[in-house]
Amino acid sequence: MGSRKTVMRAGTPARQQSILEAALGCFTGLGIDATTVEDICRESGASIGSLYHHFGSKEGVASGLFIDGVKRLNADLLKKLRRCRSAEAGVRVVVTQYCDWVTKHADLARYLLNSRDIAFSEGARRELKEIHREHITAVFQWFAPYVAAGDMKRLPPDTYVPIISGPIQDYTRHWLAGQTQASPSRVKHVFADAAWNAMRTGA
Amino acid sequence: MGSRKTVMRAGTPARQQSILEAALGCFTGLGIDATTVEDICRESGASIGSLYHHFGSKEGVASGLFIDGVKRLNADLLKKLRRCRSAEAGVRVVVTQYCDWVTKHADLARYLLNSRDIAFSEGARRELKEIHREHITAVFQWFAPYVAAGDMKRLPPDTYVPIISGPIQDYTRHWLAGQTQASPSRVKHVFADAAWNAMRTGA
DNA sequence: GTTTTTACTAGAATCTCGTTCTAGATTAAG
DNA sequence: CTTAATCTAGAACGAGATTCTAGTAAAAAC
Repeated sequence: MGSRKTVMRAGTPARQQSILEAALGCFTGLGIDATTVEDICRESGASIGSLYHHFGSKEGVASGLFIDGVKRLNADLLKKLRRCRSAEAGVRVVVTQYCDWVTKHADLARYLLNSRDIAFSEGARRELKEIHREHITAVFQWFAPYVAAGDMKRLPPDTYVPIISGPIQDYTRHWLAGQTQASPSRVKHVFADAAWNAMRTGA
Repeated sequence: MGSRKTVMRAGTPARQQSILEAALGCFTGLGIDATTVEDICRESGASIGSLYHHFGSKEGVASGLFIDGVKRLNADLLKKLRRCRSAEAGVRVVVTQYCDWVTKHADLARYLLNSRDIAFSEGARRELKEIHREHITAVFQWFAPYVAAGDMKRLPPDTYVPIISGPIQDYTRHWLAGQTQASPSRVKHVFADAAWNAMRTGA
């Protein structure tokens, strides 16, 4: 695999961004399968050729949007987490921040929770796998000192994220799908309590 | 909305079942979008006309498979749950049974976890919503006596299922996607402990 | 500043499916 | 046996994803 130096032009990131934004709008309004690439072109102002030049396929647009969203979600979460100064605060902020993020970026969150990564290309899947691993690791490393100090349970590294944020994820997914009731912000403290009870040491 | 009496022929359920099984096989191997209805017909032995007669569309096959799977998952879970005789046993069995089910029906589980209902028709979505509501209610009713007796925390009804099974769901989803590591059966007790710690009353 | 290279834009043409349609086979009911 | 329905078949159609050829313009080379 020779190293090719592809130089990006000035206006390119803006164009790519406009395509991703248009895609999210169309996916949200029409559903993923029902939106045509022509829809995305019309909304973004890009031509068919341009879209295929930048993303290779409709699936390329979809996975680009997905990867972009996951990165932002993870980055925002880690930023908040790193400000915390106790195990309990960390656990609680993971839950509440997730809840706030989903509420604020509802359309993107719905897309992330509902679109299936199974349909993505091998390359996109690998990239997602890598992103997920990094995130899991970073979260675990933040908690590690508190685990060592005995403030939190010592568990397999891969189980921290699921235990802490699995419940709020499941709840918000149903909420975004319209299958539920109370806004997440009404119940986020219930989930924060539950997460801390699952993690804390002592009686 | 007249009541039409549609009489089903003898061989029909078998044919429908064969189509659903073929569809799951194709979806698993090729991905949902990449499988053509012709693929499904070839694998199942049905003709195009037959498939469209029974399911109306490719999406009809996909949602039929989804609804079928959710029903089986929920039914199997409730069956196990109703055998339990204590709050702790109930909470733990929800986690471990889910884990076992996913391991046993890996392909179907992967399909259920990755193909979210967003692409389904309005009717299918309504049916799924109803199924979800019934399941949530049934689970909550089983736990209600123990909540009343003070064995478990009193929480908003909609939060029991997410808190108990959210973490194991998240973990198994990543495992089925090949993003993880240890088989669920290795860690299911960790998740069962966590769920019970989140639910139990007292110190 | 001219040339050269290459990212990028454009949209018509192609080709792959999902779906529809018409015709006929098979089975239950009266 | 007749009738009326379910069910099977697969050719024909059309929508839309992708490819292809032809350019345009911005950066690098000199």
